[in-house]
Amino acid sequence: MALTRRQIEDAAMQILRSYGLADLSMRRLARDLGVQPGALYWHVKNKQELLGVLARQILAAVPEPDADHPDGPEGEVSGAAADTGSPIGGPEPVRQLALDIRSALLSVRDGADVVSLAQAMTSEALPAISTLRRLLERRGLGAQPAAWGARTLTHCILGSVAEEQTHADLAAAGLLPEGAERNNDDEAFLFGVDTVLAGLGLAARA
Amino acid sequence: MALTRRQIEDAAMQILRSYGLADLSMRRLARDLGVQPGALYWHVKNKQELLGVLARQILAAVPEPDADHPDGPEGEVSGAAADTGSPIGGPEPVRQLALDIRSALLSVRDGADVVSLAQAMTSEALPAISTLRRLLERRGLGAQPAAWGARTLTHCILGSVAEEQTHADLAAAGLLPEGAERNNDDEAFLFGVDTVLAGLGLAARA
DNA sequence: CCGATACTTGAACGGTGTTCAATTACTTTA
DNA sequence: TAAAGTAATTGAACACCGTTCAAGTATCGG
Repeated sequence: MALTRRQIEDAAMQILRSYGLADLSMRRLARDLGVQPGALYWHVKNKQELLGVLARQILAAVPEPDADHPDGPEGEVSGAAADTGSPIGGPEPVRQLALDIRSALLSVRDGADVVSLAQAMTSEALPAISTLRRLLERRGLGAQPAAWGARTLTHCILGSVAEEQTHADLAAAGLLPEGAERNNDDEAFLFGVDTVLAGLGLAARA
Repeated sequence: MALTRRQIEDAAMQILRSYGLADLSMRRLARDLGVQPGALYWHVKNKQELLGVLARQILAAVPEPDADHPDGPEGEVSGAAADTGSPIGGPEPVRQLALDIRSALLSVRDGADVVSLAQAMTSEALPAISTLRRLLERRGLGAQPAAWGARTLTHCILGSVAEEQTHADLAAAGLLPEGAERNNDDEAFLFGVDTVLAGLGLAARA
């Protein structure tokens, strides 16, 4: 029965989940599907495109932030600092989104690398990243600071999680010199995110 | 006349500078040196090690920050915010170091990717990165915030420059959909760095 | 001159992404 | 039902990749 694009994507995602990015080759993928490598190229343009789809799928697990401030045109201009906790909603929507993105990335082996790769090649922001930008605007930042802030946040998130996952891979492969420690990844991540948020004027410093 | 480890490193660096990371293969390197690929492995353990050396060489161009506060044990505890400009030295040493690191990375094609790769594999921080950490401590941060702050800053720097260079590569390869724009990379970078610095309590917000 | 050490070759091993003529499988039309 | 047409797959190849290693060639101390 005919091979489906869907099957290819699913099999690819499963290799990723179980064995990581290094094991996700077109040949391995074909073997798992019981098919010759060339067959994949009828359904998929090339490996890059496939990785792009996987990246989107990984980020699709990120929940949409619920519309907080109903959506008045501008809450307040940037400038001023303080405003320690948000007056009504959860702790701080941007912080929550960052945490959700991290969870989504962590739920797939090498998720951060896949998303980084995909983002590098597409030149346009992935959904969850532009959501980050929209949310920053809704919190009162101007268009330019929101865009740059979202990129800064993205770099911190991807960098942090990539580091975490790479070291996890190394540890799993038996390498790593003895005292691996590395238990406070969550704290380190939150520190980074909160630092950027504080810098943007959206407090929440612990 | 016998091949030298030095020659290998130099030739590798030149391929990197002129053609980028994608063209830096052991075979290409051997060809440029007029030698068989296997010969390289007498002087170099493997490609990863070589990339590590290149990363260190790239970052070696970063100037040491001049010892600012003479080095009293602790200037002031973290906590408090303000202190807009530094009282005596340049604009803000950490900011300057970040700029210097960026310059070093930008001076070599795909410099950011090379350093990221190297850092991912070594598990211990590269020189310039730990300098960042030391500098943060000297500016009054405690050990833990300094370490985490340095990592956050590193992620922002590497992410930002990698993005910049990747898009430059794409543009050079003729891809990229038309209106490339992308002139304000410097501003975007500074925005990110200044945001993190502000979040860390070391102001300098423009 | 000899032997040991330093270095290089040539060939192979086992991979990688991608292309493409030829072939099979399935559908739609006559 | 048979022929025509399209959709999908194969098998083989192309041009690479990093790495290893027995065998060969230099080079140098004694």
